[in-house]
Amino acid sequence: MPDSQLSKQYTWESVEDKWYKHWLESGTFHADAHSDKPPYTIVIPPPNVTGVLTMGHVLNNTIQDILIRKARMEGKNACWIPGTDHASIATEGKVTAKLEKDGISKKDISREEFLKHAWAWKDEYGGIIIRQLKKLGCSCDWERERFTMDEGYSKAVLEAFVKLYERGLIYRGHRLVNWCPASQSAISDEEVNHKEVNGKLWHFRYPVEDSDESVIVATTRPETMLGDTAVAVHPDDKRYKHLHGKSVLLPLTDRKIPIITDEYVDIEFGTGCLKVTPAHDPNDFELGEKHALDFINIMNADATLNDNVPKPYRNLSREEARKIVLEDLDKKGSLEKTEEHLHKVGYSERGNVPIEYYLSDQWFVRMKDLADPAIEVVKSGKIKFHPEHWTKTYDHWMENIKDWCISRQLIWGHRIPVWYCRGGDKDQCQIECKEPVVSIAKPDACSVCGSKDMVQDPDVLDTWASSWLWPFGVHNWPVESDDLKTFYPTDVLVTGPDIIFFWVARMIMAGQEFCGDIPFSDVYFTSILRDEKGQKFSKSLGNSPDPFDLFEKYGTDAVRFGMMLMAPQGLDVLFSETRLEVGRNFMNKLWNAARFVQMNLHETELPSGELDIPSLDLPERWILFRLNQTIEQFNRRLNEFHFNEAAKTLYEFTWSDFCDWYVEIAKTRFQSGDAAKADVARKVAVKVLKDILKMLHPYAPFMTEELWESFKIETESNLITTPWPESTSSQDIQDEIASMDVLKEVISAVRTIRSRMNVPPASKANVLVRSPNGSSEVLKEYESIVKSLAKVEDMTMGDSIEKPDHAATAVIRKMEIFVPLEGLIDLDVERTRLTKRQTELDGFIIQIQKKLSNDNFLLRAPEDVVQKEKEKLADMESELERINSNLEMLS
RNA sequence: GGGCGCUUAGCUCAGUUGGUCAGAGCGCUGCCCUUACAAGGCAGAAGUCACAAGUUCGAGUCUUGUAGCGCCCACCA
Repeated sequence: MPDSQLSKQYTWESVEDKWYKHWLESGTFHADAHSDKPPYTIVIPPPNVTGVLTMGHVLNNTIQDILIRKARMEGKNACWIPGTDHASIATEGKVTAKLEKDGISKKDISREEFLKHAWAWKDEYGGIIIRQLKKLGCSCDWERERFTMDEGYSKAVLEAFVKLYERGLIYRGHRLVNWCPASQSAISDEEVNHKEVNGKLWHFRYPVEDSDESVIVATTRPETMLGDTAVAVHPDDKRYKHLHGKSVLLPLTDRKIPIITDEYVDIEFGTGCLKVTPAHDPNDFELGEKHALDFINIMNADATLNDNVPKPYRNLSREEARKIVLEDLDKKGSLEKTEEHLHKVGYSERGNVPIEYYLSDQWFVRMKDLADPAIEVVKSGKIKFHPEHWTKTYDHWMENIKDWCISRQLIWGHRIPVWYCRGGDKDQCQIECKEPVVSIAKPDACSVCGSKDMVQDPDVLDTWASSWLWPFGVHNWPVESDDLKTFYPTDVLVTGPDIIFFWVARMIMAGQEFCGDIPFSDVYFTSILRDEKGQKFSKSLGNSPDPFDLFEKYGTDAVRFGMMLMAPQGLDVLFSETRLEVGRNFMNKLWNAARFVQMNLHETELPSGELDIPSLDLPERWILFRLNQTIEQFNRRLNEFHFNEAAKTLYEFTWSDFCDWYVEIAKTRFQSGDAAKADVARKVAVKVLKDILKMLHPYAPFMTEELWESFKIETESNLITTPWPESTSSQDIQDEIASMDVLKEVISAVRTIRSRMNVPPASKANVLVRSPNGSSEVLKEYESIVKSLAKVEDMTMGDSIEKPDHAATAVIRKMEIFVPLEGLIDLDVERTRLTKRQTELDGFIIQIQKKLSNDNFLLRAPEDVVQKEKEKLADMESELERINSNLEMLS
């Protein structure tokens, strides 16, 4: 029984924290690995430990919370595993920046010291986003919170490395990698963003040796010419046939480099003559390997030029070097011309500086063998993507997968479990001990020379080489445990399509490789959030609103519900704050509907007991039927991951059917003095309201739980663990729905006339209904409802009613509604109204007649479709007839 | 250069397997503080469903093409 009156407006400040605390303390978020209930598991996409909550997180985590709360109410063993990611390169960047602010350079401190600072940073900021997720209402199993550098998790990461190495899927290679000069580390292809840049194409003249001739090459990166080791032309290019086998003299250096031929060269582009810089360009690298060219690395790790270039250029930044190289070439007359040139430049995602292609020793994962089974499970539908079209993107990437560079020249992360011998006889070791030892623990001694001087590889692993194990790493795989058995595989992954390659694809590969099973069966890709101008929300643009400002302004439930309402499946969402008002207004609407119902309850008791539906009156049967329909549709849409449509279904039912119609009807019941009818209306209203609360709870957990408290009976638990509503197999009561529609249409028609004719709301009108052979049965039975909702004084019905002189008319089905208006009637308005409807009907009737006179339609369309058209035509013709006669009377 | 997606009311978008007069929210117009709610109620105006062809008895919905916009992938110096 409600022990306190609800306030006039929903105020969330006190409610949200109260319930979150209560849920937490009562252990409702915790899942037991030994439960009999079927498990339903989600692992959170672990936010960066340095992160703060963004609107993207709000969207993503609300969806997960909806899924997990629904599963919990459905009686499943719902387990949502939270945690954070160490985010190697991002965190290291932040820590480095902070140290620099404090006057400490990363270069000047030891690895151990840096790690100390990094952990301190993690301890200080690592909890922020977790607290924020709690504020959002996320019902995670916080007892299972994990961090990707936890002891057990780290072990899993290293185990995975060792296993892959033993299977021959990991190798060390001296290769050209994407190099971020800002963080001075290798990065993967996926961490490079290509931006279109207005650059220039410079043409240089390289003199041919022992000749007056010269060749002209074109480049967008003049400074790399210092590392050129060849010039390439197409073997069939007639212009250069006579130069095959000759050499050119590289300006600014004293080097002589060969002219080689390769079909890779595009005859059409530029001069058809290509400068080759094998150590600084991926294509040139391949040419270099193919033609056994020299690889001259001309850069330091920070992208300044090194000692492999002539003195004047050493230690210059690449930008300065470009300038000076161009000046010097120009002075020498080697700069032929300069053209404007639009091209793409790769930028480091984290460092936001142009990347270099840099020759270095790195660790790689051979991806092909891992990719094949992962392609298969998506193709076969064992893993389903929502929306489905992302499978194409996935396929394309997987089919063309390249080896994955997983080593990073960073400190914060999982250190690569590889050991090198540094002892013994130096020369012998160079030859004999080249094979490193791969092992989690430090080996006692070198197996070749016996030296105990073993050093660990200084690099750490790419963050994604840890997070790809997340669905089972959280259970300390490979340790066998009940948790791992119960909660792996998980059910659904909710994430953004931007990390489909980084994370989703790799988790699918890891799951199968290490656990022999897919990590999840459904992947829901969230929308990308944009502002009203269509720009992506981003920190650098500063266009992302602070979720907490919004929570405060609209209430967390309203933000959650509003977000879900505006986030269609698979499309970008244009976020606008005014749309959250819809959510807030809805919360308030429901709050007040509940308040109204509560106000009309008996003092001491909530209605209980089953409703005997067949014995109920039409409006009650109707709203319960609509409720059942709504439950059915709501569940179906949620099961299809159509969160916005489910929300809309519930919104419309609650606002339009329940509040606008049923609650208004219930008012007439309460005021009628008929205690039995009032009692039934109370029961029905409470039943409908409670089912609305159940369905809405996953979207708006706080307010629904608060309202539930007012309506739950003793045997019921808190809403969070109350059984989920299921639709009953709905009996066919279409006729009754139609009757209810007639009732509603008559009420609306009278209201329209009143409004159009400016009848003051306070004054009541009389209504006459001409209804041939008892077509107004429903009206008679529910006369009091019509009177009340349409503000009608007297209602006269019969088949021989005469139209009064000054009356406005409406036609509903076979009924003619007359509203006598004495002097109030405006003939022009009346004529316009009727004429408009007349024109509409004319159009429709012609269309239907056309259809019905089409023999093919009659022949081929299903019987019921034809029948429906015929009925439609008859109805419209009869309505038109009545409209026409009423129009005639006006003239 | 490939791939994917979008184009429905002034704005933002729904529209499930083709067949109940094309829907919602915001905005707009009129009336109303009718004791659940003015964050509200009632009523209203507003759309040749981008364009073209095709399949079909029937297309916003399926096929193809065209145009515009957006995203992803790709080594053209």
